[in-house]
Amino acid sequence: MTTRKDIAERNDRTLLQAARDVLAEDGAHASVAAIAARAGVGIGSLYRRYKTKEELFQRLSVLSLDHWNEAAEQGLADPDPWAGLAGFIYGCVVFGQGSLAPVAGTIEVTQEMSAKARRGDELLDELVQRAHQADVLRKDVAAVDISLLIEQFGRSPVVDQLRKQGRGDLLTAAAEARRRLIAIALDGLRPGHSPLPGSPPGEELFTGRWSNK
Amino acid sequence: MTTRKDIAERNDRTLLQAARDVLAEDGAHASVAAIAARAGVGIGSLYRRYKTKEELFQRLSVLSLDHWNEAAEQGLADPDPWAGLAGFIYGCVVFGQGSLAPVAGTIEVTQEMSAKARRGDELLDELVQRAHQADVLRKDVAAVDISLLIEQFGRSPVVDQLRKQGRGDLLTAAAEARRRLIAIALDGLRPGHSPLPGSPPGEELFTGRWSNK
DNA sequence: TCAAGGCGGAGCGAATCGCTCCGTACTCTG
DNA sequence: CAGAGTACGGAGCGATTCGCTCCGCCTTGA
Repeated sequence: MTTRKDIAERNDRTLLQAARDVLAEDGAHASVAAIAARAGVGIGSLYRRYKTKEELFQRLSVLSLDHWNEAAEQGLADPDPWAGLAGFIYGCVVFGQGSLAPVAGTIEVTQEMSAKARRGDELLDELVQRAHQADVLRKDVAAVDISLLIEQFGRSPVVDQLRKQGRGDLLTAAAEARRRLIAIALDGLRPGHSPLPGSPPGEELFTGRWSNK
Repeated sequence: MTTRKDIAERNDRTLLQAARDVLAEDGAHASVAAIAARAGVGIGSLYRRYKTKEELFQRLSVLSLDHWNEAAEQGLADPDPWAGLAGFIYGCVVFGQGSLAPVAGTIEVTQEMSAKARRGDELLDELVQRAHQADVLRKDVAAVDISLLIEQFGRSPVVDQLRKQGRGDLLTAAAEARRRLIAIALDGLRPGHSPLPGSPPGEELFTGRWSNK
């Protein structure tokens, strides 16, 4: 009922959303001023809610972990093992789960965060194990592969860059292509494929100029 | 024969290699000092070879485009359309083609660069068209999808972050998992898959909290 | 032994960072 | 309607880091 409270809550949401977006575009270099500007609020308002930049990022991190766990539980609730796993992966990816990678290591990990991360690992293990037992997931794909896939697809350098440059015309096309890519990767997780026929070629290809160790 | 020249050339190579690595880890925030330190040379030596930071990045960009085109030509030379395309993709990915995305838009694009990029697009089109005609590539995958895939896999936030933190123990495991992921994605490009059975779920999943437009 | 020049890094001005503080304007109550 | 209370935006602080220059050192070749 109190209009004040509502506005405050909405501002808090747009703030976190802006933080995630700017983080995706600018990486670890993301500045507080840029986040506030993106959210359309003054710097002072940001600092009234979060004492420091680190506190904002920690809150964002907790939110991300919460989303992971909720998505995993929602996936486990699905009677279809594959639909559950795919839904979890897709949900994490479109959430932008990989956006926080650049700040990993720059913020202090609270015990709340590590506890939630541990629970997230357990849930993912369960999802993977269930999919394996139902034979709807390649046997040579482990939980760590799913984690990496989510992290890898959790942000798109091209899309982020286009958004940063304000190229709205190319953006929708790129976002659509990205969605296709995710679908392809998800499809590649299913069993029944021949064991990687002819691909990939060895790493020694084209690496004469760079050392890729 | 002249030892001086040899050392200079080798230093130039390590410099570009270091620039690419630091760029992958630090993004657009990568500093000249960090690049020089990574290469094991002084800042003065870097600035003797490249007048400005932009010139270094432009050189790196040209090198990246050259690699793309060489890999594409090498792929076209392969009589097997699929092996040629897969080899091209894999070569570009392990090269770290996506590392330059953060600086795209921050450096001036020379006509040399745009010409090479244009030629690269043509070569990729040819590779894709050949694969389509031989029916070794999903019909619903276009050239732009391949581009995006290379950009998406061209750098791994997790691997880069681990390298930055010096976690050598986890690094090899993550790099190996990444390689598996690439193989899965390549496999997903092949035809004969059922048209994305049951996956992915709609984007409206889990997006109640964030607007993902 | 000595001239020459590639080398590393201290240090410059400028820009940007995270963060504080205060004048302004809006909201709610009596 | 008046006035107290409060949330807001943004100028500006010191500190840090940036790209880049300049100079003394030290290896190199004759």
